[in-house]
Amino acid sequence: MLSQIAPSDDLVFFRPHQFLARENERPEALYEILEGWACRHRLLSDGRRQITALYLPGDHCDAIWPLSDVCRDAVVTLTNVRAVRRPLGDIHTLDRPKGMGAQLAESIERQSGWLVSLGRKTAVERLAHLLLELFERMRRAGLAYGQQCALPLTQTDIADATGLTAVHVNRTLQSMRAKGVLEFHSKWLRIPDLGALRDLAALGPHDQV
Amino acid sequence: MLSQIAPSDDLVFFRPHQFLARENERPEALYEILEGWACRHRLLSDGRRQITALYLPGDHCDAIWPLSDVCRDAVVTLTNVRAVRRPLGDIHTLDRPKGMGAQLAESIERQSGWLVSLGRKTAVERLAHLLLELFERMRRAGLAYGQQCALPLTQTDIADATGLTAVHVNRTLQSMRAKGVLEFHSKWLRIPDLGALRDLAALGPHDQV
DNA sequence: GACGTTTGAAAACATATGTGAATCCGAGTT
DNA sequence: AACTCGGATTCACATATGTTTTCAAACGTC
Repeated sequence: MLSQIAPSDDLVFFRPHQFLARENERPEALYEILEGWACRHRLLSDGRRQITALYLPGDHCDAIWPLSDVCRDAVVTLTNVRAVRRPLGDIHTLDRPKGMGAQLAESIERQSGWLVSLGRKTAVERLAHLLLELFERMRRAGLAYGQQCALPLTQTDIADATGLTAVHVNRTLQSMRAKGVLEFHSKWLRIPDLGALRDLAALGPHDQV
Repeated sequence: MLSQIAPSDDLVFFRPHQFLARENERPEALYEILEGWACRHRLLSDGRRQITALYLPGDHCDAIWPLSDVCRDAVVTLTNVRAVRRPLGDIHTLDRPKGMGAQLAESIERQSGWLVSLGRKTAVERLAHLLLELFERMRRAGLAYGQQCALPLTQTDIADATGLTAVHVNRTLQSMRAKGVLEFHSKWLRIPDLGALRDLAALGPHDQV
């Protein structure tokens, strides 16, 4: 799973809310997350915030960089993070880490899915979609246990990812809990019935999460 | 501007609402639009529709394909379209059309901008953002005349791109017209004051449109 | 173990945007 | 000129979601 380590690579640690990249600066390194979560986001001048991607263990922050000269979005850790740091010069000139092309494609497709979610889905559908996606990604990373996984996001983070307010995320999660389609407390998610949640997410039969 | 034409390339024509690619099928060709507009979109089972990208003259539909085996989104023409068709086999094995890497990067960044728009912006901000973006792209393609350009979208198309309803798009455009920040009728857009519209769009100083 | 800070929960209220239906208008077509 | 037909417009009304505030529980830190 982990890409090969080159001599110039470094094992690095971050605390929550540290920047891996700042808006409108040239990215100088690519990080492969080993442990912890991070996100890509943009801020509007009045403080409104939209998370544009979430990074879980195994993900590259940001796979898109090798294509671009300047970061449009900032990348920030959400938890403690342990990662491999690869200077970007190498990325441009040398081989890319294995599997990064696939990860780039996945990340782009996921972004389309988020566009549909933010543009056309209700609060319940957005939350079902996001939580399902995160659970599936954790499962593929080998970090799910049965129907449960860690989910170290605050309700504010979830709101900023789904385009809702924290208050409404709280309301909606409550009602979903009441209906028994999910359990979520102290950063731990349990999905009793994957199929039921999938229906709530308004996903097509072919939609990858 | 136009990429080089190879022997296997074809000049092709489409009428409005024809498919360049269908959901969940393998794309077999890449199209470079010479004239006309197209879009990428997804449909939910109940008919809700979200446009995930717009293609103007000079754009490749879809620059993302070479990365991916299956189309997640359908690509549909919005007007009459004249395009160059390039079989995708060539794309994978041969050189990519010049400038496509840059176009891919641009397209990905634009998608982040749309996420912010759909997730966090008001109707006025979304419309200002979209119209500004389209005007700028038309200008860069050499298709703007002074402060005007063609904009062959219906209000329903605009609604499906901005995540609003057609009725609300209409309402909001009216109010913007009344304020004098734009003129838009019979598929023709005029922006008297770029700066004013940019302010309305809630774009940061560095945001590319 | 006490403190301050962050997060989750709740309630009352405000509003931007959606819904459904009718009408109007302009461009083609016969 | 009379007919269509898709799109634009308008209206009255509904509601999902946002706003503001308050409080309590959980958490990290010294």
